[in-house]
Amino acid sequence: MSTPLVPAAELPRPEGAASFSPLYRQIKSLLIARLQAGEWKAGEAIPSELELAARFGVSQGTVRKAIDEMAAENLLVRRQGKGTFVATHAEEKIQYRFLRLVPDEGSEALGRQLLDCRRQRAPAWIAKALQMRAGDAMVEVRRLLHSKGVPVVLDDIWLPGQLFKGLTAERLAQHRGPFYGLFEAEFGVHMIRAEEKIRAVAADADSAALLQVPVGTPLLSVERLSFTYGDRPVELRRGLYNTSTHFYRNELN
Amino acid sequence: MSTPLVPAAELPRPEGAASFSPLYRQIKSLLIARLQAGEWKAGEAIPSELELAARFGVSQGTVRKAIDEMAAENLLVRRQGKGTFVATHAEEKIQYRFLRLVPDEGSEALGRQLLDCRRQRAPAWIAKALQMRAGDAMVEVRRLLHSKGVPVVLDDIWLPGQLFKGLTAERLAQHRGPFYGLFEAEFGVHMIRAEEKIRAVAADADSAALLQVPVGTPLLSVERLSFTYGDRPVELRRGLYNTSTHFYRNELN
DNA sequence: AAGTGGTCTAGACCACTCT
DNA sequence: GAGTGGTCTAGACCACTTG
Repeated sequence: MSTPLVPAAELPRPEGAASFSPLYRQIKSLLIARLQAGEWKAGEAIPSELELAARFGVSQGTVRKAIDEMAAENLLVRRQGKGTFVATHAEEKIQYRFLRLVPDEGSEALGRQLLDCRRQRAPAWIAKALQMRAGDAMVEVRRLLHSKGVPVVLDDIWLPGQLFKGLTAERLAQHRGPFYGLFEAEFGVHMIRAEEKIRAVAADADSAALLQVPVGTPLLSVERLSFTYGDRPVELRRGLYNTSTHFYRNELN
Repeated sequence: MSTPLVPAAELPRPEGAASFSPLYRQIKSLLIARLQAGEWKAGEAIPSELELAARFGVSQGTVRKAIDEMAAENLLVRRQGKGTFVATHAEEKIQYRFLRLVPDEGSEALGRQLLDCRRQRAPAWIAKALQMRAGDAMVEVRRLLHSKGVPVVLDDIWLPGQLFKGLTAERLAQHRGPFYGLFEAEFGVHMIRAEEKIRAVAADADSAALLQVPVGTPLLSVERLSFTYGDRPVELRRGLYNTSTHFYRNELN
């Protein structure tokens, strides 16, 4: 181990320096680094608390606290009696973890229709959001989500070409379940957090046609930037939601 | 104490009954009940962990875990060296805790303009949301929020008349800071959680005039139901946001 | 210096899952 | 029964705030 673990109390504290991390946070960082390195894949179990405690030379309680935080951040999932597992978007049976769209009535699953998938050069504004250089390779995906046959969401998705090398329309079309499950399994990219900017906009000719609404219809514009470990942005997405039969649900705390 | 605390292990477990709470959750419930009873007011300190532990006859660690959860839910705020305090909307200097509206540029404070405040009888749909009976007393408030002199948000707010007895236009107009601060201080009503339903809608004549936009302009409709302790709904609010210079920011985890 | 929350330990025992 | 996470305890010491 290149960076030996030390209790916060024994850490050097230069005058005016930023405060140092307690032990459990150091362990959390080590665990995140291992997740990032792909040591354990999505859905797999990580070692038990006792084993990790022994490995790191700390008490079980300290490991517990590290894992507690990671579970609270949805990086890990604890299952009593079974173990602790790497969180995944693939098995969320209820719904897509990041999709806040709810039907006014009922709860039917959404149908998907892939419209387009091609590799492009990133324009400046996308490159900036994804922390790439303008002109870098980028994958662009366009798709529709249907509810009872009626189009409800038009998504444009932009991904760094670098990370998603073998991504093709066929691959996307074959796949069942959320894209994020595919991204984890095929490309080792875990979406762990996202920021959304939401606005009301008027449907333009293009989106109106695809969503089968009159031009000018108010639509919810949801611009999502998704992050993987280490706060690295790895997906930009703009969804246009027809909110005549669905709404965006949010919880405030 | 009418309900003696017992470790989960010693609790009776009738066949097929719901699982019982661990000790720290029982303590959490007791603390919430005391908050609800107004034993400590918003912004005040609650007793120290050691004192609570002694009072409840448990270890400090158990009290800590109860408080940890409550802090995570924004019911309490811990301050090292000082104590643990009842969370409040009054002193949030940065911004209104439940308002997710962010300007595209800059970060100016929002100006407020009270349009109306009157007591009414609750129509059925509001009564239902607030778990009252149709026709029960209700306070209706209408106001605008401005950014740099331009109206950005039109809010309609409905409150149970029962809980907000002395609420008048004058009282609201005098008050500085978020309404929720006033509600805490004057009426002992703490908003601790809220659910929002968000849609894109077209401005009607009324709202278009007040927001100074053309009729038909896409607006963000934000319907918020706020809850106090014990998941009791105590406020319904519908905001219409002009998102031409601002957006609704959300974080997904 | 005293009092508060924050970290860390060690150990006991419980609840759940799988074999 | 063995192994996992979950609860609870008791005690030591640290970090921060206030008098």
